[in-house]
Amino acid sequence: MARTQGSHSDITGPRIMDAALRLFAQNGYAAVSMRQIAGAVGVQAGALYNYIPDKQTLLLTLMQRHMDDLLSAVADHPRPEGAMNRLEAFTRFHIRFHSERPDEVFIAYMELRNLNPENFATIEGLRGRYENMLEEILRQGVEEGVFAVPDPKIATLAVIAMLTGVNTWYRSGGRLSLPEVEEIYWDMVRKSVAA
Amino acid sequence: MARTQGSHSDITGPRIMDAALRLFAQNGYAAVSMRQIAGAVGVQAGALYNYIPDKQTLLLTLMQRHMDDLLSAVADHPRPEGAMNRLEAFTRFHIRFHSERPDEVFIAYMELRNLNPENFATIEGLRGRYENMLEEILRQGVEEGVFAVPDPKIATLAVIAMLTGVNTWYRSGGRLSLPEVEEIYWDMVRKSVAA
DNA sequence: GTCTATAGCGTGATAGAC
DNA sequence: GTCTATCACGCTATAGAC
Repeated sequence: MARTQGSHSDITGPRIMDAALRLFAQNGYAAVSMRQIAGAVGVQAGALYNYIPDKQTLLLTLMQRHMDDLLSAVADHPRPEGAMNRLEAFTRFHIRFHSERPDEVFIAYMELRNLNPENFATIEGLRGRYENMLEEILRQGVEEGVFAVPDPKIATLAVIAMLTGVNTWYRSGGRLSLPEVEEIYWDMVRKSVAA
Repeated sequence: MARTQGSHSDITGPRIMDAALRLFAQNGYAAVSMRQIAGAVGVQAGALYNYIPDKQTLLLTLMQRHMDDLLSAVADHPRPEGAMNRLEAFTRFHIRFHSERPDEVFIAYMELRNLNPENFATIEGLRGRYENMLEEILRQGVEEGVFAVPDPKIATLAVIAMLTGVNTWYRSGGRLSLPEVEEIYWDMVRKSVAA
């Protein structure tokens, strides 16, 4: 341990991202110093700048990676027939995906204020694309006559807020298993938009 | 303008609280300096300490005041007969109360990390009392047979997450009026827990 | 009650040795 | 690629004049 010189370590880059992710989620972007991140990785603060241009870009990269992962995963997810089946697939996907990445989700919601305007617009654009997928499902269900929502845009935000709320209390190994959580929330989502 | 000496201003205390509230909500507790707060009030940073012992207590006071207001308001609210009517009253109350205080709500949710452990426990205790009111309504509805929720505790958190989500998009003067918003959300809440 | 000044420390980022 | 050292500045909080 306690290396003092030389490039004895590869994969420092990913370790920086991991440490920043964890520390930002725990203490908040503004409250975490570059020295803290460096300490968690086991290097001096100056060494971080071999991998990232600055702190702001580090935050943006973490958020962007999360949103890209989300959009890739939802695109890869099977897309069943019928709005009801699609809504169920979306609900279960959302809960599972988000419960597996509590730190990323926390940062993506809580640290938007700390993005500069350009970076904020980037992330909000990605989030909008995800929300539009649910909105499309709801509109399809209204057309099919299986859903009754007076305002699909608002219903989208309501459902996503409810589902993302799982992350505020769910802990792996707690009272409820993830399949049980999925079941409870799917029951509520289904009924909330039902015709 | 530009006073330089003397106690030419009363009500500096409340103005400090207002400025801190607005700045914390906009930029985050950790990102806001005492100098910024003082500047918004129109005094020097040192003068703040005539009114508050330190920055941490300032944050706690803002949160505590919000939670006390919330609990007082919900206690004063009419309590109709029957779980269905009580749930409707709670839903409309929650939306209205929270939409009127976007900054307080934002801080109360986002800045929990920046409370020290003792202060965190205080605020979480107050929040728990509020959540318990909704949980009681849901349990009553299950007994009455008007609601079907497999887990009242989780359903409570799901409903509150959905309702508090209004604050992320609702703006006074926007596309939807507050009564319209209430109507849309009450429709979804009612159905989500329906038997 | 507010001011100025400052103590004591931490910040993000950079330069140059190795 | 990491180190040490440092720049230039900002931070919270306090002391003492007025």
